[in-house]
Amino acid sequence: MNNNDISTEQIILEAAEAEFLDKGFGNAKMMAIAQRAGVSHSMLHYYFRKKENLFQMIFRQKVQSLSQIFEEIGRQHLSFFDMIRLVVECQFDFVARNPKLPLFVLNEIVSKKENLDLLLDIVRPKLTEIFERMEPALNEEIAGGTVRPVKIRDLAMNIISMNVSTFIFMTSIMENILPGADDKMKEMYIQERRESNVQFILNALRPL
Amino acid sequence: MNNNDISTEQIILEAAEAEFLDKGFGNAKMMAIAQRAGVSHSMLHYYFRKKENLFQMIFRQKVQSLSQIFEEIGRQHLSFFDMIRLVVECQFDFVARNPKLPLFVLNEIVSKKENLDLLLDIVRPKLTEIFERMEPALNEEIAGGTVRPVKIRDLAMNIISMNVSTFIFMTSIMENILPGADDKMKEMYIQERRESNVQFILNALRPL
DNA sequence: ATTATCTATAGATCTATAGATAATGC
DNA sequence: ATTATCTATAGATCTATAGATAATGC
Repeated sequence: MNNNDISTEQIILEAAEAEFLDKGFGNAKMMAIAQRAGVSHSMLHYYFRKKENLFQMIFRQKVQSLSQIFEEIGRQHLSFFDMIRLVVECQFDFVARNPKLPLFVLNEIVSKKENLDLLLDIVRPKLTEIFERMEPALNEEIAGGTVRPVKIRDLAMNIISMNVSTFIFMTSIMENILPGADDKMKEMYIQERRESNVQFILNALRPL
Repeated sequence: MNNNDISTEQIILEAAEAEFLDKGFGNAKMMAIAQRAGVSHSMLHYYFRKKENLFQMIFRQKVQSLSQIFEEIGRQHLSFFDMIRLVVECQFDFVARNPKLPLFVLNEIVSKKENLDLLLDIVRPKLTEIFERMEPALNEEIAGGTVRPVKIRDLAMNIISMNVSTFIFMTSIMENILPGADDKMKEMYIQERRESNVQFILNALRPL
C-alpha cells in the first residue's frame, strides 16, 4: 500500500491537471477531478487538503515547464538570425505540445495577482538572461544595417503573440479554416503556419 | 414607474456587463451583479428570468460591437497599403477601447460551442466581405512584386494576434514593462506600440 | 498501528421562485 | 389592476471534514 500511495496521488494530479486546464480554477470542481481520477472526492482532501493547494501544484508545474523553453533557448549559441528562428520555432513547438496552456495561464494570472507574481518569479530570470544576450546582438545588426531598428521588447511580444494566438484561435476555429480536415491535414496546416511565422518575423526585421 | 422600468433594466445590464467581462459566465454571480446594480437579486430574475438569458444579451451585444469594426473597415475605399494600415489601426483602437473584450469572448467561445456559433454567424459575413475585397488587391500587389507572397488568412491572423495580445498581456504586465508609470506614460506606450505594430506588419509584407 | 479509502454529512454559496408590499395608472 | 420591488426560502451544488472500514507493516 506504499507504492500504491504514490500512484493514487499521481492519478489525482493528472486528473486535476486536465480539469484545471479545461475549466480554470474557478470553474473546476473537486467532484469532477475525483471522477476523472476514479476515486472518492475525499481522497483529494486526504492528499492535498484544499482545492487551492491542488491548483498551486498544477499551476507551478505548468509555469515551470513554460520557463524551461527559455532555458533551452538560452543554452544555444547561434548567429542572430538563427537565434530568432530558433526562438520562434521552439516557442511554436512548445505551444503545439501544450495547446491549452497559454489560455489557462493567461486567465489565472489575470484573475489572481499571486499567480502573476509566481509566474514572474519563475520566468523573469530566464527571460532576462535571453534578453541580455539578444539585445546586444540585435543592436549590432541594427548598427550594421542588416536589421531594421526595432525594440527587443516589441519583437519578443510579437513573436509570443503570433505563436500563442495560432493555437488559442486554432482550437476553436480549426473546423472553420479547414472544414472536415483529418489529423494529417491539420498537422500539415500547423507546419505551414510555423514556417509562415518564422518568415513573417524574419521579413519584418529586414532593413528598409 | 414606466420610465423607471427601463432604467432599472439598463442598470442591471450594465452591472452584468461589468461582472461578466471581469469573471466570465461561470465565475460571474447573480448576487454580485445585483450588488453592482444596487438592486435585489430577484430583480435580475424579474427582468431576465435566468442567468443564461442575461449572459446572452451581453455576449451578443459584445460580439455585435466587435463586428461593427469590420463593417467600418469595409466601408472605406483605399489603396492596398492604406487599407492594411487602416485595418491594423482600427483594430488596435477598438481593443484599446475594450481591453477586456478579447479574453472574455475567447473564453466563452472556447468553453461553449453555441457561443462560437453565434459569433461566427454575426462576424463571418462581414469578414468574408473584407476578404473578398482584400484578397484580389493583395494578389495584385504580389503579382506586381510590391508585396511578398503571403496568404491573406495568415496575414489577418497575424494582425489580430499582435493587436489583441498587446492588450491581453498588457493588462497584467504593464506594471512590469513600465514600473510606476502614470496614465500619460501608459498612453504614450500604447501609441508607440500601435505604430510599431503598423510598421511591423507593413515591413513583413515587403518583397524580398 | 498506520495508511489508504469510502460513505455520510455539515456548512457555505448560488440560482431561482414564491409571496408580501408598495407604488402607479385607469 | 398592473407593475416594480423586496424578503424569505427552497433546492441544487460545492468544498471540506468526521468517522467508519479495510488493507498493510511491524
